[in-house]
Amino acid sequence: MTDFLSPGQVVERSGFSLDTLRYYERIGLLDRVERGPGGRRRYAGEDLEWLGVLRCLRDTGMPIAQMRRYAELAREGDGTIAERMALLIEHDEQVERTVADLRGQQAHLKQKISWYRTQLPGPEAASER
Amino acid sequence: MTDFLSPGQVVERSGFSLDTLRYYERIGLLDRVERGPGGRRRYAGEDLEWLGVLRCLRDTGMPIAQMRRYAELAREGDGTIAERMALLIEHDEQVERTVADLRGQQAHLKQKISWYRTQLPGPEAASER
DNA sequence: ACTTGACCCGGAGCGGACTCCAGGTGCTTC
DNA sequence: GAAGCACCTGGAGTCCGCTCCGGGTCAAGT
Repeated sequence: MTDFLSPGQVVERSGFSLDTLRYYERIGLLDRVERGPGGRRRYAGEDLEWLGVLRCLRDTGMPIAQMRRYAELAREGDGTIAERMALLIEHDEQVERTVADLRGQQAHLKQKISWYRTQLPGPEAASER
Repeated sequence: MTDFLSPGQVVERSGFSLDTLRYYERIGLLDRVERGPGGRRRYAGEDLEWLGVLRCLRDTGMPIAQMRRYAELAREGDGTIAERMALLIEHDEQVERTVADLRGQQAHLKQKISWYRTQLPGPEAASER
């Protein structure tokens, strides 16, 4: 029956803080959330789903400005599907690059670590820092 | 003969901006760089190597505070090798987690993209946004 | 009747990592 | 000797993404 979620429940399920939820709403990342009597927000299931999308985008490093763009397109309806898809594809490529970079630098890191490892057991001296 | 690099050269080779180089020096990420006559900085080969390490750490998302800790340990000499190694290992694990998370969210992203793809060609209607 | 607790609002504040600025110095190059 | 250029300094400013604050409201519990 109670198809709505209280702010507290949304905090729990979305993992966003109350402040962040209000912030996202203010800046238009989230549609204006419905209010119950007393002015309290009541989030619909859709809202929660949308928050899942935001979490995905955010956690993959999409800047807020771009998320807003995406939200705006989504609000505009079915006519923007191609554009939204393009946006996500580009972002996916960005994520790909990020991961590749990370892996590259991580290789250096591991090298450094194994160099340290050679310095530890034996009592020999060394030069590098 | 000129074993030293000018600030401009270091910018070029390290990829850090002049301002960032000075900033890193100020906050102790970089040892006080030697000066030539006229007070200009002259970077040694070691400095450049160290900048390479910083780039690696930075690009893998290590916060500056931790880099400073690492720099401090490095300055303290060979006695801190184990600790430095531990720090890097922990960071490496952090990177691993980051990549895993990224991959996880990227999977959702790709799912979303392929959902959009189904919406494009056919003229059928749909419900999700 | 009163206290709690969950929420509301607008606006200020924060932490991180730079980046920019104004004014100054000193070597070349016309 | 004037102009350019690369560099110097300390300190202020910027951008991002929240996070906190003070004061207020409402409903439920004791």
